[in-house]
Amino acid sequence: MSGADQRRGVTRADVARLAGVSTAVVSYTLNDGPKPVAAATKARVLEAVRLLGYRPNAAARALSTGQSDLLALVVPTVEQSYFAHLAAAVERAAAAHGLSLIVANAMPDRVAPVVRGLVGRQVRGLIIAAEATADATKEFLAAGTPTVVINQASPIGSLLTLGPDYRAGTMNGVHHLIEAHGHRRIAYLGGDVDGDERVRGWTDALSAAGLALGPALAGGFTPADGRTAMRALLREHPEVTAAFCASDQLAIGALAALAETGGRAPDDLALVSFDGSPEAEFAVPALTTVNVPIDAMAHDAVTRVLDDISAGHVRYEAELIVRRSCGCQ
Amino acid sequence: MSGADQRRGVTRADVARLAGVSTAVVSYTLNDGPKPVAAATKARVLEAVRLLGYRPNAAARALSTGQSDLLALVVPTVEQSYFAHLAAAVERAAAAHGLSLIVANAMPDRVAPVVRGLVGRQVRGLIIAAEATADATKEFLAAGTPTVVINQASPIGSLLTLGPDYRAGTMNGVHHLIEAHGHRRIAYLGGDVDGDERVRGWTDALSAAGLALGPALAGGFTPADGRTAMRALLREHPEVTAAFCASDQLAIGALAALAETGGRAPDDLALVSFDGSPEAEFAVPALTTVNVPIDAMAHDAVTRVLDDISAGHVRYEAELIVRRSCGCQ
DNA sequence: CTGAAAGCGCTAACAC
DNA sequence: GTGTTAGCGCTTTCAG
Repeated sequence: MSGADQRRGVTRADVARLAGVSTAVVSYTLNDGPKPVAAATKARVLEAVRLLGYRPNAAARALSTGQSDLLALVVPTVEQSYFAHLAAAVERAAAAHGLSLIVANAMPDRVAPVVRGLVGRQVRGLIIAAEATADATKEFLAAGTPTVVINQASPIGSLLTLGPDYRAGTMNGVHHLIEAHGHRRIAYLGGDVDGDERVRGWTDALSAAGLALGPALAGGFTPADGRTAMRALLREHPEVTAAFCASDQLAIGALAALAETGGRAPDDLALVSFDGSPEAEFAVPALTTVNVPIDAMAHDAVTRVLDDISAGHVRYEAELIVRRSCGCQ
Repeated sequence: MSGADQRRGVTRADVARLAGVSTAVVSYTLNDGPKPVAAATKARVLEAVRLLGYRPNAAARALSTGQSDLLALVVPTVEQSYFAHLAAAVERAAAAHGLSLIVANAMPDRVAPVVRGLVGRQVRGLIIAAEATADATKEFLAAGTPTVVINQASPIGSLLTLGPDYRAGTMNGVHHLIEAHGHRRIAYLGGDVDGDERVRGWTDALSAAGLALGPALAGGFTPADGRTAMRALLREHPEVTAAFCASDQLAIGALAALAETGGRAPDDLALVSFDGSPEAEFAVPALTTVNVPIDAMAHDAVTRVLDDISAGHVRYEAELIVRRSCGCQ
């Protein structure tokens, strides 16, 4: 035996027998092609399918066609709110095309092996929201699996990339802090401090206004990171009156740290953050945040991957959603 | 042609040829069995694999063995923080077994079709954190796919179920509000008001203390729902001094609504919520919350599904994490 | 419009 | 220890 499934499978042969047709006809009717089937025959087949409770075997189909109906998304951790929302958005976009989504978590050093496993699974396309390491890139290029790298500030080689305009978005936020609220000492909190386009946006906005760079405190993107950063900021840079946070979650942690000292935003420190997540609206005070159009990005990522567009970069505008943490209202 | 992949595939035959062995030996070495392979031969095969950049075809393997290395998780929406954390936890548990995770979103009316698609994909197991409708149950039972229904308060028929002790957990929380802080008018916010074991826990704790039931305001579990519920509570039930929230996210929305009126927790209204999510720690004030041991549940769900344990119920204790929103400290 | 049959790439008996 | 080979269930070409 060749390792057949214990769970007895109803196969298309059973259906064909019951319907009194050949297996080919069963395929034709189930797939609406590539050959036409007479209405009466079709009805008989469908009836047989129903009677038998037949369920097509996706693995067999994938083997035969060389394609699965699986899309894969690689993120650092779904745990982080931003990626959770991204996963939800991609899942919706995938479902709209009749595809299922595999969500894989991979920190930088695991991206290559994870991608390797995924392409072996014959996924229809790959959406990488984690770090596109050189090794990982090699994997999907070698396999020829259509791939899009997202959350990318700018093109990478000849890959298909897509992402918000981190720099301009951040500039909007910092600019608002300067022009609308008159801040002169504006810190940057979180994320990698070098290489991040948000940092560049912050730097540029400050320079354009002729202001000195406030302190930039590196860290991650989580609430815990935000708390740490804010504690340090409060301790070491009392002259700062406003801060730009690399993520909404970070800002939420920063708010918590501020509260520890009895401080409040925006009075004691004005805050603008990045992401435009739903959570931002429910922070106290509600966060003014640079919105990333996640749904549009997810939608485009999926359609592009399916169209197998192999290169280019799409940049999305990131607009400021003004709420209370910056001092407005 | 049979629909072969455009992307030229290196197959085990190529590897076998290069290594000068048979395809069976390639399988044996790659799978570590079922037959032994001489060390030298194994090395040659592995070398050939490397040279060719060979990647096993998962679909072929799945077809042959009748098993994939896919696990599926069905949730209402990954978007909701609780499910995002659950997905992350399940993904980790699955990865520990070398399996990938398909995350499918399905509202109640879509659960059955989604499950049907998943079992057709030969998933190794199914973890249902969405509503296990009768139709959906029929699907996985018919296919014989090992399934566990989680977030379940109590056993359902002869299915394998698992979940926190919603009732006892909630009782802990309400009890704390009564005993430690002397509240007498305690509301219940969010979720379905009937059928939810949390509501029963709230009712029971109040009754046990000889207190009248405070108002119970139904709704969902999101921050927006919490805001709505809290606004109504403030408007219609000024006598209430404390509230139990069905989820942490709900409590976060409730906190925002409280702040709108200039109120603060715990002074104006004490809050205890349910979930024990990481976010609870960063709310202002930090939320006292009933902890759901998500990692343990995810771990057990995965191992049980893989062991194909077909029935029974596992209940997890939900302990109170005491922070500031209840009035402590 | 329908049917027969040749694979898709891999597994695992069953020989040797 | 290694090789042969018959499937797994589906798609699709090629004949009718």
